[in-house]
Amino acid sequence: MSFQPEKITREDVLKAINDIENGLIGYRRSTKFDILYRGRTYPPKDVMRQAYKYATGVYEWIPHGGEATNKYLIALGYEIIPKEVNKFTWIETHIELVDYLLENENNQVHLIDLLKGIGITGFEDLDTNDVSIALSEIDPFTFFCYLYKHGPEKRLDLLKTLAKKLNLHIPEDDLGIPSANAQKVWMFPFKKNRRNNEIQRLWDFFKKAVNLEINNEIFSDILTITNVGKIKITEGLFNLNPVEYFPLNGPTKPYLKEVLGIDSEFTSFIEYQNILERIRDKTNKPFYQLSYEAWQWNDNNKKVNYWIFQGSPKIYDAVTAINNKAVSTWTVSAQKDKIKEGDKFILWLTGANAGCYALGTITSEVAMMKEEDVEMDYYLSPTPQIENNRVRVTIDYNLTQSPVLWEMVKEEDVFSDFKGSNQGTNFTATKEQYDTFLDIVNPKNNDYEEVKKILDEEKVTAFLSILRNFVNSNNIKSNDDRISFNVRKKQNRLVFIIGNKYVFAIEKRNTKTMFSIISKNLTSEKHSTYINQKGDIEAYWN
DNA sequence: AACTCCCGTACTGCGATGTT
DNA sequence: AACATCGCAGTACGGGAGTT
Repeated sequence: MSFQPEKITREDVLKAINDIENGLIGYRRSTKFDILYRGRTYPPKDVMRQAYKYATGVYEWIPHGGEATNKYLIALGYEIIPKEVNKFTWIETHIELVDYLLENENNQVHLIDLLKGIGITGFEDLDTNDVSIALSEIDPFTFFCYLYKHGPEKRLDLLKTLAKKLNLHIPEDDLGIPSANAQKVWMFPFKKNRRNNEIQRLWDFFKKAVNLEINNEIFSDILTITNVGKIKITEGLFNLNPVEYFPLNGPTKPYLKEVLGIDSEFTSFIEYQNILERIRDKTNKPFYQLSYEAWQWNDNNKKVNYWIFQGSPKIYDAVTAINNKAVSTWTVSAQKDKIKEGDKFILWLTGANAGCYALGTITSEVAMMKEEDVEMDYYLSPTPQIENNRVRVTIDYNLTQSPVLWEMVKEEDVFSDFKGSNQGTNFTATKEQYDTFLDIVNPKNNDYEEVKKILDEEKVTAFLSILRNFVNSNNIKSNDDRISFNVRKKQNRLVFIIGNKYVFAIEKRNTKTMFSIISKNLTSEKHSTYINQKGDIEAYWN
């Protein structure tokens, strides 16, 4: 019989996946690609071999791996992903560490010594007399918490050191692993309050969790232990199996709600499992990746940040570089851990003509990299092309033809704390500051600029400076609801209004730009009057 | 509560630029 | 030419936030 892969249906593949899931057929880990289905990954060739059996009765799969096999799966609507290289490498470490922990359940002092041995502290217990004693027992969840009570770099270092010591897979990242609150590392109370086999119950729970045998009863039992919260226990479950369990914690809950539309409130293990199933219904992404994305989304990506990237025209000819589209990276020397992909920046050049010369978007995370060769051409003096912390950027608006100079904006309130022209390369900026530049470049409402162009330039400048003076000397805030600034496009008129009276106005009639002002005293022959209730003249419109 | 890290502010010194 | 001022892909340091 000839090879008939077209007979395989989507259903056959699904049955094959279920067979792997239920341990009915053996399989080997794939090398380059996986089928991604409901957050779990499966080896394409092994799945297809079994699917082919369902379709034709013959247990075989002839095509090579990679594209040759993947095309059939893609045609059937399955998602194929390349193996992530260097990402989530800690999972392998965790899997092996879980085995190691299980072997050492009765060797808890040794586990504590291991942690102490790699430089972790905080092992003081309190006995019944409130005397400080060395901790002499530990559960596996707390073991993980000790590793992850540290900051982002130290905790990975610790995991690596531990992996080396125990001969486990050496991790290269810790993406998506929840952090433990350093003030609440223990999953059990002090010895003086340990009365009910707390540590042993945690070990039993751990073993059941490894075998996916948790039920409502043992779940609610474990929650009765002091210092075990349901959030924390979901993090612990995730640590021991990041494919089957998902942490419902600070970062993930708002992410689930706002990105996937899943409400993550739960009180029992069944409800927890239901949430996990809902996540799988919504996305194929594995739990560990979701945990990482949730953390990213929360920590950074939730809101775009705005930055000033500064350069000196004495050192670097950024103007020509921008015009030649040669700017593709920028140095990051401050705010390294806050600047991130998707943020916006104001490109600020210092010197006599200090100002905003471009607006752009950051397109990579901060990383050690060299400048592109083309970028090097714009240094005014020879500069070595060394590696430093940089981000990739794109220029969205090139303002080099008409830069927004400091002179033009320094009076504005939003720029009172503007950090451009300070010494340094990267500063924080506000959305308002960025938007001000954006509005000048790309005005949403052009009426103001258009009317301004029609009016006599000198008079407009005078008008605006009088107005600014007035606003400043009377300390008028832009949100003061007694005032408004109107643009009357049809009349070519700009007006500043207080209450319901024109106070300053400038407009063009026929060919003349006219300037009007309200005053107590008569200042012009051409005028009209304002009369109060008694009929007296209160003010003049000159 | 002590420690670490990093940002933001205040400041120095000096070459570049401007003024007389 | 001599003097004055400006401004720095500067540095030093205090203090807030985070960590332990």
